[in-house]
Amino acid sequence: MKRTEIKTLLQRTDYGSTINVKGWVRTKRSSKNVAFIAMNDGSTLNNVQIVVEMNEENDKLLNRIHTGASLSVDGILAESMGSGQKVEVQSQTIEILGEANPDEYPLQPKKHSLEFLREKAYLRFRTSTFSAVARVRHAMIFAIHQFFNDRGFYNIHTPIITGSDAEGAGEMFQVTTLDLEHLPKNPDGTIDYKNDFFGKAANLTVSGQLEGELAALALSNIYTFGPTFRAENSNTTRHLAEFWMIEPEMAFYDLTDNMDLAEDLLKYVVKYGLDHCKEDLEFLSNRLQDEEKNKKAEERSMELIEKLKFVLDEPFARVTYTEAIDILMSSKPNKKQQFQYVIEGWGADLQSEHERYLVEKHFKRPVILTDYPASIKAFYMKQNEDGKTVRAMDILFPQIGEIVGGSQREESYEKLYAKIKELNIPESTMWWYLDTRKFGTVPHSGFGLGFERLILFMTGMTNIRDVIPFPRTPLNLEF
RNA sequence: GCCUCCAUAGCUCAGCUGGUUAGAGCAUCUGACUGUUAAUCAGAGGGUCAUAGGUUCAAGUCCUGUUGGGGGCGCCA
Repeated sequence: MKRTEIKTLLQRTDYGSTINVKGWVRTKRSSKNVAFIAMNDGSTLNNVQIVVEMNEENDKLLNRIHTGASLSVDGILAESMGSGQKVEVQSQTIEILGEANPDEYPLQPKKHSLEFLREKAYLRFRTSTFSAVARVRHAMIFAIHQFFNDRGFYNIHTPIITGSDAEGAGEMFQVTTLDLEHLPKNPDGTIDYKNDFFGKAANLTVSGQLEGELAALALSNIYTFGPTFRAENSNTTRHLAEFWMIEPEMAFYDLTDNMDLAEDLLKYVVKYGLDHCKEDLEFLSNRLQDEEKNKKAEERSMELIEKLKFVLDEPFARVTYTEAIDILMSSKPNKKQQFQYVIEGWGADLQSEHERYLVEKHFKRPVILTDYPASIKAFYMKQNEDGKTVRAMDILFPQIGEIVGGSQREESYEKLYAKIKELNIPESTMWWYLDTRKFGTVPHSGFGLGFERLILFMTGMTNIRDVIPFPRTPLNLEF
């Protein structure tokens, strides 16, 4: 018999039909005459209830069925007598596909801590929380592609291995086939890469932006959506060594066009999630409220779905760095020296406590900060006429901080060249990037959206290691 | 990388200022229960209190190292 997915099964009303359903046991409850098995196959958050009439044969079978076992059940679709569900399956034949020894299987029909599940990451898909996150994550991936496709953007696969060692976005993971025990050396003691796979030093990409720009300067509107690698020793709830990033790059866009696109994108995907992942989001909302029930009322986060709708309804606040500094300088925590880093004046780099103040206390909505001092931003950003700021924009979200970082790019060859010289970036690795400003340069803009940070916001999870199936962080590469 | 906190049964945790055979709930096993909803009720098994030292008449409890983990900060997406 052909298997019916639980998601489909639960919507059917053709009671009396013979069906087959397969999945993994979440709980088993038995009494004298009847037993109930809650089974899940991941097609939906909800379980299907399998009703088993007790007799000698089923009694033996049920003794082998525990949480985690996989079953194939043939039975009759029935309207449920119980109150917890509309439909259930009256089992006729139960085949145990795989047992799960309860002495060894780590998951139980109860709440586990996220820390415990993180150490059992190979099994955590089997929990409601992680399967819900996985489904939401998928929906968001799909929504992102749909958003760009609908607007005529082309998806570009930028390289994962790069020969450029000056992308400037962070420490890189080196890629080599050289024997690390016996590295070939040049006469001056440096490593001789001539016999390495590419004949030169190679790294994993920290950003697809520079290559994305090359594509945008021909196709107009492109986006990348790929893995990104940063070898930073970052130990926080919002950093990963391997993460996924969306990087659109648009020819003929100025900074305002760029901000408009980023705000539209974020609102579109949040709306898509609300429309397509209602059950999972409701579950995640309850999970979050349950987790925070012991916190003081003022420390609890806004209810998840309310928070997501709030982002849709409100235009993001848009302020320049200079305005933000003024707000912070005259803020209570700055005057009373409650900030760990008190803002002394223009030019200060904003710490996360300042960003949180702006988003959570002052504006109480997402904030786009623009026109940062050139000294604290990347070399490729377009220089403003004031000579001291660049056309950068960061989007700050409550709780997670920076979710988008972008800018209008410097399209003037002379200005870009001078900047590269000023920062001692080797011209030999950047010549092709500079060339785009020599041949038909145009104003253009782009940004990077941290996908996992978006999923944090969307799911109400608080640690980025719980929104990617297999997190890579310093000293953590178990699964 | 810096700062902080934590480690007691398979899981979640209690164990007050060091003081007799280390507790609970869930899970497991046994039994009860005519349909349950992480079912309920009764009983059983299960711990060299992360690890190595030290202080003390006495250490789960105090001190030090090690390992594992949480949180905050920095770097940023």
